[in-house]
This record gives sequence, C-alpha cells and structure tokens, in this order.
Amino acid sequence: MDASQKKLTEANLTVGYVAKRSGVKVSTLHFYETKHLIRSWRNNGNQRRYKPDVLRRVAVIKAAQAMGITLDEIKNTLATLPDNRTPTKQDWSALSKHWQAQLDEQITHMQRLRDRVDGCIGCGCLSLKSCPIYNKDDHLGDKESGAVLLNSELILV
Amino acid sequence: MDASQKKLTEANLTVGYVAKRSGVKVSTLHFYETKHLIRSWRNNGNQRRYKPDVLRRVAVIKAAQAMGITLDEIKNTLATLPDNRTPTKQDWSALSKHWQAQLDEQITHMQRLRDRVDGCIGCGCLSLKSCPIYNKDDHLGDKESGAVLLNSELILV
DNA sequence: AGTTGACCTCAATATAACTTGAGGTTTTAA
DNA sequence: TTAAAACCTCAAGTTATATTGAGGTCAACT
Repeated sequence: MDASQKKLTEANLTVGYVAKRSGVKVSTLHFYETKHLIRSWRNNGNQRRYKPDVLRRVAVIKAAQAMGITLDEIKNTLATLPDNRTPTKQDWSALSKHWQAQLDEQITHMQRLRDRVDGCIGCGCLSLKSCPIYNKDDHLGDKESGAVLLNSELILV
Repeated sequence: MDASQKKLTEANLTVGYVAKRSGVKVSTLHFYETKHLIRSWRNNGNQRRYKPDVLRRVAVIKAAQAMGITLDEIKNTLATLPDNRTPTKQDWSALSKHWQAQLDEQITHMQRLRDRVDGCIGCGCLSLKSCPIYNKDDHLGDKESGAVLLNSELILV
C-alpha cells in the first residue's frame, strides 16, 4: 500500500497531496483556506488534513474562475453547500445549475457584444450621419460624432 | 457655439471632454497613455489634446475588456491600426474581425465548459465507479476518486 | 484682474488573486 | 537515528488595472 492509497483509505489528505491532485500550489490551498473557500483540520503536529471532497471543491473553484467568477462570488455559492455533512449528488447538482445559469447569461452577453462589435466597430462609419446602426435606434442626447460605452454596450455615434 | 462644439470643429479634444464622452476617468486616460493604448499631443500650456478617434479607441478598449481581453493584448491588436493616418472604415473593420474571432472562441469555450459542468459537477456521482462521464472517456492515469482540473477542462474522477 | 475649474506630475494606495521567502518544526524513509 | 522532504507561520512581493491625493500651473468666465 503506497502513501496516497493509505491517505485515501484514511480519508484525510495532506496538503501536498491535495495540491498535486488538484493541480494548484500548496500556497494556493493555504490562501483558499484564509478566504474560507476550503477547510481543513490539524493533526497532532499542526499539519493540515483534508477530507477528499476538497478535491471537488477546488475543481469547482477553478471551473468557476474559468467562467470569470470571482472568489468572493464562488465563496458565496459554495456556502450553499451543507456545512454539517459531506455534499451529496443533489448538493453538487444544485451548484451546477447555478453556474450553468451564470454561464448562459455570460454567453448571451458575449454574443450580444460580438454582434455589436460586428455591427458598430465593423461598420466603421466614423460619423454620425452615415452610421446606419446609430440612425436606426437613436437614444443618445448628445449628437456629436465620436463613441461612447454605455452599460457595457458599445455604441458609436 | 459652446465649448464642446468648438473643440470638435478644431478636432483637438481636451482630456476632460474625452473622459466625459468615453465614460472613463481622466486618470484612466493618463494611465492608458502610459501604456501606449492612446496618444495625445500637448498645447502650449502642456495640456493634453486628442484627436476625435481616441473616443473610438477607448470604446474599443472597453469592449475588448468586457470580452476578457487584457490591456496588453488590446495594445497589440490596436497596434495593427495605421500609425501615420487616422484609421479608416477598413482599419476598424479588420480589428472587428479579430475581436469577433476571439469572442467566438470564448463563447465556444464557455459552452464546452458549461456542458462539462452540467455533465460532471451535475452528475455528482462522487466516485469513480459510478461516474458515467469518466467511464465513457477514460484518459487519466490516476484512478483514485476525487477531482482534477486539466487544461481548463473540468474532470471529476 | 481675479477667481474658479480644469490640468499637470509623481507617488502612494487599492483590489484581486496569488507567490515567494525566511526561519523553524514534523514526518518519512534509508 | 538522522537526513531529506514536507509542513508550519507570517510578512513581503507580484501583476494587472486602475484611483487618489498633494502640490502646483493654466485657462475660462466675470
């Protein structure tokens, strides 16, 4: 029985093992702990020990980050997981739905943005009178030529 | 003729005007200038003056940032604009194509990620033997239960 | 001509998300 | 049993992207 097997059957993982398995540095795990994204307890020698579900938590954190979600938001969402017991299939599933909705939103936002970029930057009209997009839906008080960004929506005027 | 009209017909804009029109702070324009994202010249009193196309540049910078593109990458792309003359419709259009491709890539990435999250986190199997997704496409050497993130692809094992 | 608002520079501060390093302890394994 | 590897804490450093403030100048209106 090798070291990692032993750790796994005992279900208390060392920080080095978790780092290796989850692909993050030990310092990152320390950092996440100070941010209350993960938890550990200590052995007699004051070393951290983790339950195996920390691996899933870290994977979820990384996936959420890849979606552009901040650690603070991630912490809030992870907080919806049960405190007293190991998360179940249903718990993770609920989380998944949450991320999924967020991703859908982002994708939609990106698509709108892409279309705007296509329409407005691509248009390249460079002046108010000749901009078909601007002339189609005119709602800016200021009629000078130029460009503005309103609420993350690109508008060239 | 009010102040902004005067500035526009003279085609040299003050930093305050550009800030107001583009929706960023004066300090941000200073900052962008140190990063070579925008340019200005100085009047007799050492104050910045801008050509009107700076408004479009700033709008493009903001739009690109909203896509998750870094200022460094934006600078590189903006560098493809002509140095010697004011960008034309064709110039901006080329830029647009560049962003659009990037956005398409990101959207695809997000969609794949969402599907993974749906499939893998949502699956919630919590163990190797029962994970249909893992069992379908098994390419990890390590067969212990847990979770890893490989190349931004979420994989639970 | 004088006051007020806009501008200037440069240094410091802010936030997120980590990383690095120093100095010391614990665990593991030959 | 002892040396190496892994761990500990705490402070400082890092990168990106700005923002704020101090101390001083310039421009615009009355």
